[in-house]
Amino acid sequence: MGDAVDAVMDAWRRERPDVDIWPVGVVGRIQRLARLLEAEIQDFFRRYGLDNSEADVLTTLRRSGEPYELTPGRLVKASMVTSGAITKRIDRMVAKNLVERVPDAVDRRTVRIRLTLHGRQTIDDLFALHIANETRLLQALDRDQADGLANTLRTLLQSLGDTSLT
Amino acid sequence: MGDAVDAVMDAWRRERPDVDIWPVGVVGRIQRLARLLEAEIQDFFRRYGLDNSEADVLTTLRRSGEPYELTPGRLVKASMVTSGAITKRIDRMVAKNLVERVPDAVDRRTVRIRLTLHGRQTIDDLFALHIANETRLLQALDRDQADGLANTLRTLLQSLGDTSLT
DNA sequence: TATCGGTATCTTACCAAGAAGAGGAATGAA
DNA sequence: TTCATTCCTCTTCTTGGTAAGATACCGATA
Repeated sequence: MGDAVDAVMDAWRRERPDVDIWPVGVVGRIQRLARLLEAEIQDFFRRYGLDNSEADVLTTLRRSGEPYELTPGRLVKASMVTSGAITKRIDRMVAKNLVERVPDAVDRRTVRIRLTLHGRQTIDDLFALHIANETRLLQALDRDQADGLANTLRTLLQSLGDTSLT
Repeated sequence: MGDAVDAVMDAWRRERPDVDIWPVGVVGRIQRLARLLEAEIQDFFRRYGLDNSEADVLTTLRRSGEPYELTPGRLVKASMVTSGAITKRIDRMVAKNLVERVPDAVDRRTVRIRLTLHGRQTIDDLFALHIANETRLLQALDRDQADGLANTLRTLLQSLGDTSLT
């Protein structure tokens, strides 16, 4: 009848009836869903020789528009990982010819990370399929439910300070 | 006005107007929220000398009820990490005197992971505070919104096969 | 204009944690 | 007894975090 989180909540109500554990129903489900969705999306990209971290960088660069290049600092802000992790991601992706490092003529502290033609083609070929896959993962929701869910989640994100990528 | 995911979606509508990217509004927000919430919860437990992985094991054992012991296999199912990760978690927690390994007289392949008195007291002392912290993280939602959110997320989880922990 | 301290940006080195998969002991069924 | 299965552990690999380092820029001051 219920999901895994219902089982967790039932156990807590038995063991700690003194605590109202309603937040678990939200926080626990968000965390479990994030893991399940990430695993599914990982499976999808792996079929095409990519992993989530690479897809993350490719999509961020692609949606930034021409000329498909951003500094590592911008990638850090978009990715929710640290600068050291981004440096290593870029190293791996350069080795796979997905991106290239281009010196910045104006500010020599920075580098521009640019999609290669191969990287551009890879993400452009995959993007519609990726969205179709996410659509499949959400097929249990009708459009109204999905909209309501997105709105409630936006409220939560904003309250936690997740206002912008810049 | 919007959150970070709105910015992502705007960019995609500009760059790939041929693709209806509505699922991003749900999947992207679940993933960002999971990271933000995990970081907040990590901060909370770190103040008391624990990390998320330890708190995960402590809460799983505690809510299982007397005598507060489970096999590593059960912990694997509850935790969404691999068996090797659980072995290492237990090693660390034994070193911190939070749990102990108790041989199983019936089936000598298995071990019972049991809360020590210190582990039991640690999680019992922290649990109400932990729930209060989660309540704070969700304070942007009123109770109806939270209930609706939990229900929609349950629908999603069940559709993805997350039916039980056993 | 030259210089100096502070700041910004990326990279590097080291460490912690989990994934993947092999290994080994114990169980149970034929 | 034998052999497949179950269960935990161990080893190796990958990834990310942390913190320090290197280089470049900038602004104030003389």
